[in-house]
Formats: sequence, structure tokens, C-alpha cells
Amino acid sequence: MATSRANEILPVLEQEIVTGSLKPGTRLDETILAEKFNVSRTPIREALNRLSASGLVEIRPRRGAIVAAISVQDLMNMFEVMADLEALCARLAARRISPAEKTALLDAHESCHALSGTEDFDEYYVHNLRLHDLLYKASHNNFLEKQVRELRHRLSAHRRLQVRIPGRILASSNEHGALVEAVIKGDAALAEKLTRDHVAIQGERFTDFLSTLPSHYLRASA
Amino acid sequence: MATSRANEILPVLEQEIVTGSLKPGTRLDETILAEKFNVSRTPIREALNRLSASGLVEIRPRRGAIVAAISVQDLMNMFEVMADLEALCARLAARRISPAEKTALLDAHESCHALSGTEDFDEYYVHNLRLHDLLYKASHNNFLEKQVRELRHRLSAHRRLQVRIPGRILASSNEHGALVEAVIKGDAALAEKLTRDHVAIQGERFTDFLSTLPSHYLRASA
DNA sequence: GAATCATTTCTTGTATACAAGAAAACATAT
DNA sequence: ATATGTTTTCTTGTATACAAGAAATGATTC
Repeated sequence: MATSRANEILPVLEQEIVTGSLKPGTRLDETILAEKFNVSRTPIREALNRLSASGLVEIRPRRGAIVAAISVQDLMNMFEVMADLEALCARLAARRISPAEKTALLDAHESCHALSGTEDFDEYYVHNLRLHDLLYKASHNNFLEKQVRELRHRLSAHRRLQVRIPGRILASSNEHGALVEAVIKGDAALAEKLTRDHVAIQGERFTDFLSTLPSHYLRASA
Repeated sequence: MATSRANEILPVLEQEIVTGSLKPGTRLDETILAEKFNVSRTPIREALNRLSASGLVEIRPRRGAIVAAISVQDLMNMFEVMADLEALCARLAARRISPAEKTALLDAHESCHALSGTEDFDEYYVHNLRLHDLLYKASHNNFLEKQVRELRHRLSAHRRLQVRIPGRILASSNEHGALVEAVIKGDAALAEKLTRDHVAIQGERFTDFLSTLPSHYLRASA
């Protein structure tokens, strides 16, 4: 095998958490997981440790690991940071983007725009991701890129909650249009502002969002 | 013992890395560390795993762990993100700070200001830290606070590099004065801008900074 | 003498055995 | 019946033993 078993187990668990097949609060019994993966507890413990560092699982000393439960407060906080980091990406991208990256960005925007008349949220999600990814890359700050990716990954565990408002794809695509234009023009301040508004959950959209939350989000957590 | 041994070992190693008694690139042999701490390799491995997640240690599969080596590029990137996150703290603090927090902030600023005539960088560091900590808290975003703390902790491993320019304490303290005033007035945009300028490494200060770097920063890294 | 290949040694990664703390089950008393 | 205290059981945390890959050493060839 190219890599150790712990390194194989980690992404599988990660995926199960992110897709929601392992729900927040679920106990992650080391012995049971060891049987499931046909390994000893040792590599399981290693994987859990790393997942706890990335925030997806919570390890309570001597009391085992659970899938991290996130409160509404936590979610709001994380979105607030996410919006800011993405805005930083956009600001830097406006100053540093290369010609090749400009082409790719326009292409990704085209793909999004092509779906703007539809309500195909899943398909749109993919292209939307690609566009945002390109912006991270264009920031030419690897550390920032890694941080944003990690945070987005963590938030994606709660993507099921996403509000699917009719017409949202069109609106989002239009916001992208202005953003892409600002980045390509090199207008850093505008790119930053547009991204903040684009990512942030706010106003009536946030109210909608809250009303769709499953009950386990309404308890407090760390 | 109140906590497990791995949880005792971790902060010790962390401290040795942060203070620089373990230099970047140093191999962290599990067996040797196990002897040093009088434990088996198991808790050592756990501690190293967690340190790698926080970025202080780099684990190369099957090739052991080393103290993370950071390139100049990495440092610049991290400072760029740090400045932005602190600026976000300041912006949010300006909107959310409580009366009690205002008092504490003014007090911390007083402590800094009292040193502004001196060149006592170590003493200033402590009070400067307290002031910035209060700003993180006043953002009332726990996730953000945690992220900024973690990043600062990671950067503090390289604090030895800090340029100690004569008069810098006075300048810093003056910058604090304007920042504190903006936060207390509730001027979010100004607080944000002042913080960015305050934290960012830029202009001639950055040239000085570069010229003080030990050679191991000048190689490329991850 | 340099380069390449095999062998040995050393270190990491995993499995298993054991220790210790937490939760659960049970018994006793009020 | 509830509450408290004890015992048992179960799970995590650590130690040790073993397996497997990487680096180092040495042998062989050109």
C-alpha cells in the first residue's frame, strides 16, 4: 500500500461526517470502528486525533470521541470568518491573478452562468465550487488557500441545511459576474466588498436559514 | 494525575518549539522523546500528531517528524492572514464591545502607553499581547478568537526574528491609541483599517525584517 | 575510485496486552 | 420510591511486541 492504514481511514471517516451519514453527536467507539475497518484500535485513534484537530470530531478525555456538534452560534461565527477569508482571497486575487487564471476564472463563471436559469442546485454547487477554488488559488497565498479550504470543508458538513431559495442560482450567478469583473479589472476593494456580501449569511436569507435548522443545532455547544 | 500523559507532553513540546529551543528542521525521534519523558512511544506519537495538525510539527509518512520549517514565503502568507483576521476582530469589536470590555481595553492600553518611552521590548510584548487578546474577546466570535490565537501561537515560534527598531514601542503604542479610540467610538471601518496597518509587515520595516532572517528561512518549504 | 546492488540496521506503523478511570448496574438505607 | 454508596463492566489510555518500509552500510562490478 502506498500509505499507512490510518491515512486511508481518515478520509473515509471524514467523508461520512461531511456527507452527514454520521450525524453530529454520534459516538465514535474505537473498538467498533476498528472492527468496521478491520484494523486495531491504534490507527483508529490516530485518525480520530487528526479529525479532532480539524474540528470535525470532538474528543473528551477518557470519555471518547463524538462527531462534533455545532451550535447555531458556532455556525454564524464560522460563516463570519469564512466570508472574511474569502474576501481576502478576492482582494489579493484582484492584485495578483495571472492571465491564465483570468481565463480559467471566466470559464468557471460561464459554467455557472449557463445554469442561472435553472434550479439545479447540485450541479450549480460543483461549478460554484470551482469558481471559488480558482479565486483561492489566484490569491497566491498558499497558507490562506489552505485555511479557507479547511474551513469550507468543515462547513460543508452542514451543507444539507443550505436554503434552496427559488431564483437563488440566478442571483448568485449575477453576483459572481460582478465579482469576476472586479477581480479581472484589478479593483481589489470592490472585489473584497462583493465577496463579503456574496458569502455572508445575512438579512432575510439568514432568517430563512435559521428556520430550517434541525433541533440538534439549537442546543449550546463548545 | 488530572489528565493523560499525552496531554502533559504536548504543551511541553509545544513550548520548546515556540521558544526556539527546538529549532526548525530538528528531527523528533519518537524513541528518544519517549525516554526523555519516561513514557512509551504511544503518548509521544499522539502528541506529535496533534502538533502536526497545529502546524508546529511536520510529519513525513514513514520518515518521522521534524520541527516545521517555514519559508519566508510562508511567513509572509501567514502574516497576511493574521493581519486580516485581527482586522476582522477589530471591526466586530467596534460593533460588539461591552462596557466592561471597554474599561479593560483602556486599561491595557494604559499599560502599553506607560512603556512607550522605553525600549523594554519584552515587557511591552506582554501588555501588547493582553491588549490584542482583549480585542479578540471583544469580537464576540469564539471561533474567530480561537483561529487568531492559534495562528499567533504558531507565528510566535518565530518571534525571535522580530525586528526591534528603536522607537518602535512608541509608534506601536500610538497606533494602539488610535485603534482603541476607534473601537470605543464604534467606528468599525476605521478600526479595521488601523489594525491591518498595525499588524501587517510592510514597507521598509519588511526589508529590515528580511535582512535579519537566519539562513534556514531562505530555503523553500511546503 | 565511483557507481550500483544487496544486506543489515534502524525507525516508523500496527497489533495486542494491560492499567486505570468513567459509566452503568445493583444493593442498601431512609 | 428515591437517594446514596458500592461493585461491576466497559472504554479509553499506555506499554510492549511485532511487522514493514527507509536509510545506512558494505560488497561487487566496471
